[in-house]
Amino acid sequence: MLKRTHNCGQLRLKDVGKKVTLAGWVHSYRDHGGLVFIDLRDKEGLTQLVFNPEKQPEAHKSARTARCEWVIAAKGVVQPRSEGMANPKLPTGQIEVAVQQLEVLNISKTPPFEIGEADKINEELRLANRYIDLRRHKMQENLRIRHRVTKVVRDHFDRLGFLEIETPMLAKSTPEGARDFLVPSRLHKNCFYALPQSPQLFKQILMVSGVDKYFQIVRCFRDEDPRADRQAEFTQIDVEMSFVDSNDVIGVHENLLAKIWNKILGVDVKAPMRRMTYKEAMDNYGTDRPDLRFDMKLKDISDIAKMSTFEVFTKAIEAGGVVKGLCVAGGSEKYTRSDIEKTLTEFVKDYGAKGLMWAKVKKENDKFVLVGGLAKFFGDEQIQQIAKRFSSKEGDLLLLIADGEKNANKALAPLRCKLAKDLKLYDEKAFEFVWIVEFPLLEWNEDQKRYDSLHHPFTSPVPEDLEKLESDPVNIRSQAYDIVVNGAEIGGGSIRIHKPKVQQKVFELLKISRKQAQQRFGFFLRALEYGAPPHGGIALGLDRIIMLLTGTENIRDVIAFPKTQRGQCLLTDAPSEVDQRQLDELNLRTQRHSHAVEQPPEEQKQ
RNA sequence: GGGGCCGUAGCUCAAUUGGCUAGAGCAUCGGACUGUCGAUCCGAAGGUUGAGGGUUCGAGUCCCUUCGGCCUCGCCA
Repeated sequence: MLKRTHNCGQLRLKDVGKKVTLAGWVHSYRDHGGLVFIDLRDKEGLTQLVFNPEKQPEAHKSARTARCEWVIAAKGVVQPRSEGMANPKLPTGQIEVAVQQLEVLNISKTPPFEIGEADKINEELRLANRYIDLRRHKMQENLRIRHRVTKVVRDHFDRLGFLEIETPMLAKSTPEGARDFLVPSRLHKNCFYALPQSPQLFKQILMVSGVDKYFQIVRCFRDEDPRADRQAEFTQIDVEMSFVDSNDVIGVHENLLAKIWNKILGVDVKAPMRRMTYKEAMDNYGTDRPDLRFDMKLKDISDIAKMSTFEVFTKAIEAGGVVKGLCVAGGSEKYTRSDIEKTLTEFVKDYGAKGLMWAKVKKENDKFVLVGGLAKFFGDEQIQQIAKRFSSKEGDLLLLIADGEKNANKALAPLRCKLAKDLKLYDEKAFEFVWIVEFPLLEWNEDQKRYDSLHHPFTSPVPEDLEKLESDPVNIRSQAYDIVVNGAEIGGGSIRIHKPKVQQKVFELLKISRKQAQQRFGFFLRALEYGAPPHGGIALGLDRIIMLLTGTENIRDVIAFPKTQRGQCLLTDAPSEVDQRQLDELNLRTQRHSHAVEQPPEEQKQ
């Protein structure tokens, strides 16, 4: 076998005259009857091979039979391309290899789709033929970026004295949070492991164990429906540190993120990064993951709207709700009445809004007037106030929702992002990082008549708020922090509770009884009793970070072997049924089998 | 569990109100061609229109069922 001396992205004019061997896949071929050209591809690039029938009849003859995706090795001499024949699109475009010897290492069936144009190819086909899809330059680039990021991560933490420690994949099921993937135990009949949703308790126990600084690039599993940016199986950069406060954790990670953005994209991200309280984010953007590439803040105009004659507004406010909305700069020309009442209203209805009120802003004799649906319900004074609240200008469009504050935010936040996207209000290449801090510790769950953790049950309250554990739980602030980029949450963490008594109190508020707490987290609570140091950490979503760096909105593009929206791997056909023998060993019986057993035999059929 | 979009040749797409033998480009196969790089030129082959049922003289097109993909609400401590 010919052994390669160079790769296909390497050769330049300075290599002219060298005798080289290249190996790779036939990317394309151009057969002139006389001369034959082959663009040879490997992971580093493309190099043109040229076959001359007079000089090397043997190699030329063989080259004419080669087809796309055949695997070949070619030995020859690097020569400059003659005047005007250079290809400026290729880094290797100024040279070519005049082939003397060609070895076909393997032939290929005609590929199910063409490598060059796979951008347009049906994703189902790409997933079923992933090995072909991954040959595409873009996908190779994504894999490479992912590798480089994990390398930066490991170097960063190594330099700071962190240890990368593996935690179990076969773990204990905890009914909180997302649905678990279960793994039946063979040795313990009727018992199950769960695949980890995150190594949360293990990493905290590592702190109790004196590890001090831990990190892990770790697979996590949550059995919930996937989305464009979410897969049941995903990767976290998981970190925990002892003897730290929020600022320590934030500092280590904003430096890491700045380093990643710098090394991968050459983009300088300022550290320290901007911070914003949860309340500020909710008030101004309606979400705890605001996209700060554009402004268009939400405004609450309940105080003005309650003076209006519009019952939808006044009643909503009487019921404890708000009238909140946004002002679309120049929106009155961009959106027609039908756009607003159909497209935009439909849009917010998807998010549970009952309706969308609107008015176009005009100016007459130096005074603002409203045009459209809402105009008649407001007095002149109120209109001036509204315009002032939104800093409106002539030609703007006001969009308002009247509802409970939570519901209004739920619809307005995505509406704000949609409008900005439609109107191209931001630079697609910009990155706006922000830490969201001072989350509430708890959230009242009306259905269950109890509090829910906003982050997770091990999050520490801020020390000053500890006394509110009894008196005013809903106003306890937590020491949690999320890192948000362009409206995407790429990580979150907290300082943890390290005192068993505090932990017990929080469990009570969550209506987790002592007995339940013992059953689920007993091992962990016991660990806290043996000198747990103050500690905290974070988990960054690796997949989402790579999505931002590669500019894709599709998480499957940054995972080598992803699953579909129904959790299938189209390449391997997982999940699949298993042999009865395997089930027997696990002491399992599927419902279908049990139904089959219960069904009376034969006589039913006919 | 709900809503939306989609499925026609190997691939990307077309096919007027339901109306001729379902077309085109690329790929494939055969031929021509010594400087191409989306090579070019000539020719050929290639279809259970995702599957099943229905309406109709006639269905890629309309209706029902079903399978699959994507987006999304719920869900994701």
